[in-house]
Amino acid sequence: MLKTKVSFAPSVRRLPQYLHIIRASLAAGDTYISGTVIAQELNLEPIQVRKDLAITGIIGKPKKGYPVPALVQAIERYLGWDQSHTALLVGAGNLGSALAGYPEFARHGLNFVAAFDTDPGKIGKQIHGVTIHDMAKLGELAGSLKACMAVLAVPSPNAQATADILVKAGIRAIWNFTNIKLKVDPEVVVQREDLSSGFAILSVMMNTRNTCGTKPGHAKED
Amino acid sequence: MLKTKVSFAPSVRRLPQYLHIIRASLAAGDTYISGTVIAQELNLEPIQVRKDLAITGIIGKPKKGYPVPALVQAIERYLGWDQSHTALLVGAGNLGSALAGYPEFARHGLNFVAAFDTDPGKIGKQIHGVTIHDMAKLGELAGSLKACMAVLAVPSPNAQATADILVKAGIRAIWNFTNIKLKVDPEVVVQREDLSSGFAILSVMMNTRNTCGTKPGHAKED
DNA sequence: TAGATTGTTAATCGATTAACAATC
DNA sequence: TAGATTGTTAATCGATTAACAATC
Repeated sequence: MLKTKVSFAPSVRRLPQYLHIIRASLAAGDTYISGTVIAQELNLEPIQVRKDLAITGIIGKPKKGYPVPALVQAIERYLGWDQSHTALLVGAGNLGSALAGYPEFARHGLNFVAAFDTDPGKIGKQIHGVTIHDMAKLGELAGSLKACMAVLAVPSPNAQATADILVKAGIRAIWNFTNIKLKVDPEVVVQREDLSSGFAILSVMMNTRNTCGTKPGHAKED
Repeated sequence: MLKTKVSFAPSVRRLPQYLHIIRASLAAGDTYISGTVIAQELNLEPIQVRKDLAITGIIGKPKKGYPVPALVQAIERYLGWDQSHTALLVGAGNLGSALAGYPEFARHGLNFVAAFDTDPGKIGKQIHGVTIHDMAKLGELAGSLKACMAVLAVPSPNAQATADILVKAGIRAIWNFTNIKLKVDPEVVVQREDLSSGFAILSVMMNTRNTCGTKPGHAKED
């Protein structure tokens, strides 16, 4: 896997949050929204919002702010959320189902064309309008479906083997929800979503501030 | 919400990944593991692994590495994963069910004592051994259950109102899976898990490298 | 012993924040 | 006009990486 670090990764991660607020502003009929307002809403510094928005190419007006419809478009375009991407759902368990059914992703161009699972009880059924196929047929079907990306939500022990099949079938982007660091062809883009890392942050915050005081005197740092 | 930024947040986020590898090493019967090996496995710099592990207080041996069982303990202790935390699952949809059933979280001390949902078809049933209660009873039950934290996986429009109830009921830590920035008492610790941000990174990587070439000539940066 | 690996101290890199002139 | 807000340029801050002596 190539070191495809996104330049400005922290900024890119904040853009969806801005988008959410700006869309609400659009729905409310506003024509302009200022970085100051967005910052207030998200507890950020106004300068940070302005810097982040600048990478999308949007140009604001002093005193007024940013034109709302153009700003929505600029963010969506920068993120590539203005175009559709066909995707496979690989692993149709609870997590996979939740992702496939998340309406926000559909709005961001994530278009599931097929799902795969090993559970015979699921094969043939549908989740959120997507048919579940036998995982054994992943290899042969993936190619003909012409999907470019896959959401990987299988049990961790199967992650690497499944990824291998996906790559062999021509998948070029994997959104990886397993806790396995995948070893794939350098051409393939992988984004790993590590839920444990978020829980680690929460745990340390709880520890530090003795939020759920079970461990007396363990509060480290200040 | 207080600005409870975890010092060393990036390091803390990597610790669970290390832990995963080190546990495998423990299971394999190794007595020592070097930072070099861990780094190789995760495609990181050895110096970064050493720096990260240092914050847990572990002390390694030159030439050998870190004592495996002590290292596992040190990380778990630093993260607070060596103790149990009673938690409420609020919102028993697909995502909530996935989280409650994720065995890794149970191993990290996340102990669900009750779930809540508005769906009458779910109330009274169980998911992963946890009884689902009527969301309307959240306020009265939360207090008596003495849970200290809550996993919030309700539809976004209900997020703030539900959080208010939780805080009023004494919950002091919220793991927030909605895309709403919660406004809560400064005492309360909130960790927001934003799936869209990960998808934004993946999208930009795909764009940049023309992975799923739909937009000719849009590859920005190099 | 020789050499791999640690932990420390310093250098680099990138992201955030500050300052401020430009402007609608 | 007056003042809020932008975009730019510079300063600060923190995280990553490099260098290297210590050591088992």
